[in-house]
Amino acid sequence: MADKSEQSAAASGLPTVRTISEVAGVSPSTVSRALKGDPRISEKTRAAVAAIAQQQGYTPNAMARGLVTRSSGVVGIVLGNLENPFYGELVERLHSRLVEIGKYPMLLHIGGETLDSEAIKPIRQYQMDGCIITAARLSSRAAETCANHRLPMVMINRVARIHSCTVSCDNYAGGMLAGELLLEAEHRRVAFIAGREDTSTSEDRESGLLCVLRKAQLTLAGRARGHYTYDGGFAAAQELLAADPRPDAIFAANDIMALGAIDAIREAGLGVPDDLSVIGFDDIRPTRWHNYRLTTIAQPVEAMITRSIELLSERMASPDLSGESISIKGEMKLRESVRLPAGFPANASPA
Amino acid sequence: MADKSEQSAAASGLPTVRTISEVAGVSPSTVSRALKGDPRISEKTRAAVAAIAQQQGYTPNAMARGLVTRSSGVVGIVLGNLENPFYGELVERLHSRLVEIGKYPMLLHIGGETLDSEAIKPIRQYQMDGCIITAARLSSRAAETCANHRLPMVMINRVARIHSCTVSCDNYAGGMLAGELLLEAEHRRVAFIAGREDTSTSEDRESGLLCVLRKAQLTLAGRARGHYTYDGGFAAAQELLAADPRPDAIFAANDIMALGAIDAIREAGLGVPDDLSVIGFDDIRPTRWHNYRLTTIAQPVEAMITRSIELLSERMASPDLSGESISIKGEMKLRESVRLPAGFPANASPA
DNA sequence: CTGAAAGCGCTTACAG
DNA sequence: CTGAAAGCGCTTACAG
Repeated sequence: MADKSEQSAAASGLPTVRTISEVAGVSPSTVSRALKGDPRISEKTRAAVAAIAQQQGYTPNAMARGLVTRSSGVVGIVLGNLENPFYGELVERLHSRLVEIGKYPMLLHIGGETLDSEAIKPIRQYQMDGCIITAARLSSRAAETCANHRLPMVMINRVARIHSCTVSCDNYAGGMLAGELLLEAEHRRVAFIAGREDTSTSEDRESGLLCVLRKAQLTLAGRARGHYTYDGGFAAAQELLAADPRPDAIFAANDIMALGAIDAIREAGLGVPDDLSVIGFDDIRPTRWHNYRLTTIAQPVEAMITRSIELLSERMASPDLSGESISIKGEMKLRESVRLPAGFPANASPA
Repeated sequence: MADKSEQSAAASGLPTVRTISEVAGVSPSTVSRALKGDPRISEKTRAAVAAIAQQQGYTPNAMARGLVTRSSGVVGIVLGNLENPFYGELVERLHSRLVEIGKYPMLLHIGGETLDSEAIKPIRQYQMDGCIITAARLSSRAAETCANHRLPMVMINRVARIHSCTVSCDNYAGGMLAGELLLEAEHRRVAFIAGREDTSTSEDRESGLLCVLRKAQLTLAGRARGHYTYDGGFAAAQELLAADPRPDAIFAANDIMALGAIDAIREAGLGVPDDLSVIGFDDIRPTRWHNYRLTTIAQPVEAMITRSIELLSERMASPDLSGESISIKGEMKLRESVRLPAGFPANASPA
């Protein structure tokens, strides 16, 4: 059911710049220029070419174009473990913003592991224009390779090893926010559930908390590791609850661990926030589920994505720009998992 | 810090087939053939070429190769709404299986909407080798375009409009499984929470349930729409609970709605499974959270992915193979959200 | 067993 | 304002 207007098509059966040029009676160069709006082409031929291209259903071959322009139009993305809904939300928005700037995302890797040289091979194979990395690190060899190629690269929520840009939530300030809320709620025995030990995000959130506690002459009432998973958070809370005296509040380095902690607390016959307050970090969807109503520090996802795209775009235009680190403040979301002091300031953000 | 072995590189600075050929003292054709293990090349030169390529850090340019072979090595994927963890799990495995067969996934779209011609443009631009679609449909024009191009395409959990392959969970049988369990548990007033109205998955699951009820001379004790979301499930359950007499069991067309339903039931001061049993579909992670322990029909994700990759691979090799539909039975996961009859068969799968 | 030539579908100096 | 030519980095008949 081939359209008869497609008769002079290439071997592939699809119209090419040559097909168009023949129909239009101009050279391929002119077609190419007309299609990209080169000002040197007369409005008349531009319109004619455009019309024919449209009518033939012409779509430029990105590989052929990329081969000569050295810009493939593809941007690599590596995602954290999708068990954490945070990354799902992130990639969804990342995708649309990338498409808006005419780039297409190719999935390089999913899961939090460190990327070796093998994993980043497609970057060179496909001559990617750039790369966005969330929640993963590059092996030093891989990082070096990217640096040598001056690959524009932005890491979200991870500190860059070299040369690249970083956009993150201000984790330290977020940790302070959490600590301050807990103290205002008159908690004195605050415990912390850490994420993966090797991540700066967890460390920074903890440091922020510690700073606030220190100012109040307090120390951590407990600390356990939750590996950034629900099960980890559950187990960590159980461990924390075994202490005597037990903590009266728990700050988890991310929401999903906080959810696990809440379930562990309840399974132990205790109430949230009556017996213990719990606060998380991220503001993922399940945080709003009626059973949890978790108070948390929301990561400014929208802003983080916007900045990431900006940094990336700038560097795709000028690869020699130097690395930049941007940190954006998170926002407290007051829900019901933290016992609130009477007359607490009403800057509470509705769920 | 350029490696001195890279001195004879192309304009891009990267070694090309020509670089290698010069160093090896053979023709580019020979390099090309040696690298892909063409049997006509002597073992000696093959080894020599391989060594040099390795030492130069050579990676073939996929665009150049794709241009001539007409196989880009990229496979498009479109994902459902990532708010539902089911798709996160799916894409994670899909990605690794694709990489295993030497294909790289490019993200075409995320979210359940119908795809128009614009959305699938990258398929042609990048001359994709195939496409995997989950939880979305193509507009008829888009479907026609794909069909005309003989694009190998497999839809997961959606019925194909034309020409393509489909892999799905046996939703009808799954619905029956759910119904049978509920009846064995001596429920007589079973209500259903539908997903999006326009999806065959929800319809089929409902039909399976209805079939079982009918055999037992029963009809649906209630029906509401939950749009496949937590909030939708929550609201739907509230609606269902308002009926008098109220249902004694709820089957939700997916897990995330079932979770919402459980929370609504509890918020109404009722117990699960003491006052109402709840059963879901999918077996997503939060289903195992201690607060829920949701009994559900697990989609056979592993098998579905395996079959999808097979169907796709076959069609990438022989584009003229006809469309095929594969349906795989799901498996009951007995947890604690359904009241069990005394002495219930012990084929219970541990969580 | 290997090489020279042509070509995939574009773009881009270079001419005019 | 437009065209002819060269070339991006590969592969693949076609020769030998």
